[in-house]
Amino acid sequence: MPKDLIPDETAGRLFSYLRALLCQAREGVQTVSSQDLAKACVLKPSMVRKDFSYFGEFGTRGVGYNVDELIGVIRGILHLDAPIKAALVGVGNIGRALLAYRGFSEEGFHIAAAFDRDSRKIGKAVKGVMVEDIANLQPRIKEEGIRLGIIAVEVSEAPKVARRMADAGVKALLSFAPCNLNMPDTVKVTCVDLAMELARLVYYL
Amino acid sequence: MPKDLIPDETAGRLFSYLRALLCQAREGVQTVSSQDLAKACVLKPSMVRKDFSYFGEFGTRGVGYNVDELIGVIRGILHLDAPIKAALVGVGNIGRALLAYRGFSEEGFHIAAAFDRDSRKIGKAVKGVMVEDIANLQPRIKEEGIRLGIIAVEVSEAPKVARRMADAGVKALLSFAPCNLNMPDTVKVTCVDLAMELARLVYYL
DNA sequence: ATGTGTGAAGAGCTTCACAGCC
DNA sequence: GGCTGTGAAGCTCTTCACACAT
Repeated sequence: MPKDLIPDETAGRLFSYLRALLCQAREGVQTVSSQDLAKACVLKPSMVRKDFSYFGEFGTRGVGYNVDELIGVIRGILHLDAPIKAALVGVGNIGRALLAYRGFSEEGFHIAAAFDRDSRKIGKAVKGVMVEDIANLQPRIKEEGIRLGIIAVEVSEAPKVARRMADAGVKALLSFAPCNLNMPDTVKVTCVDLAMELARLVYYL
Repeated sequence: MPKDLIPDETAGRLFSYLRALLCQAREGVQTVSSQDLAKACVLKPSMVRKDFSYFGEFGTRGVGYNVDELIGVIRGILHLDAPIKAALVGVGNIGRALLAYRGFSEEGFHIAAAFDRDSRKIGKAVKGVMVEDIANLQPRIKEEGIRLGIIAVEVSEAPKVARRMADAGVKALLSFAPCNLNMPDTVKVTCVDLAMELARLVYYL
């Protein structure tokens, strides 16, 4: 299925469908209709059906979709069927929370290396991951072949850290610093700005 | 400016513009062009200009936009000019990180109450906020008139907590539990699913 | 009866291109 | 020369409505 013929919005919604389906699976539900999924994702049923239709026919008329099967299909489309290593920079409050977060391993993500510049943190393990000196960032990332980076440092440090990670070969960055990282187009950046998420909610209040 | 005549996408991008502008302001930049903003937000300059045009004329031809002025205008549009109280439920790893997060206060958000069910946490202050017994959730939320809730509890507890907050009068929820909260349309929900954010990055890799 | 799959119609958003202003 | 503001064109996404399957 050629990625460029699929609407961006459709690809984006696939993540919502997956989350909703995982939630249903956890509760033991075996079959869902496009209506069920639509309700969970705040969409119209026809939207759900159209989205799936770009990839094939996964449902049974008169019945609906098999939850486990659909999870497998979507995971395949989104390339979530193989484990992925990530590097974390910044073992402060957010960094620690990320290291403890069980949701990552459930989707096949694994923080393979963690870095900080604080010598009091370096050399100690946090949630089973050894905190390394940020000076070793580039060799370690190359060594591990890591292409996914997570930035949980102060705003003032974030652009610098991003540049070093990009230089080491990281191709995608998830940043918790609410600022512009000024990366080239070859590096995909997502900024999780928690204050803006709250602001968004308030706007639609 | 009637909210329903403004494209949803435009409203959504306003938050990106604001973040980019705050970042520029921090660096001392006084003027930006639609091109500058477009680059920071990965958009076309004409998009930026069209978006602003829904609300008025804020720029100077041949010059660009005044950063501080534009920040003020956008804050006004997004109702970010008055402080807003929020209630946090779940003082685990994520909850702690949120209590320590400085970005909230910078945008006028204030966690006015924090709750947990663990008696070892209740009665102790975390980052200046007293952790209260979750049993007091409803009276305290009503007392404070809080309309914004943050859920940082386990997936298994999240729907229950959401329902209690909604019953107490909360109108918007930011949840870090990757699950469906099954709220009525009267409550706006945003789910920050960190694993899905990483997955999104991997897809566009 | 119930629910999927889909071409066609409809709605909405983005981009263009240029007038207007500094 | 440089940049904003905007109607109109162009495009993409969403919804409809119904054939089809169980």
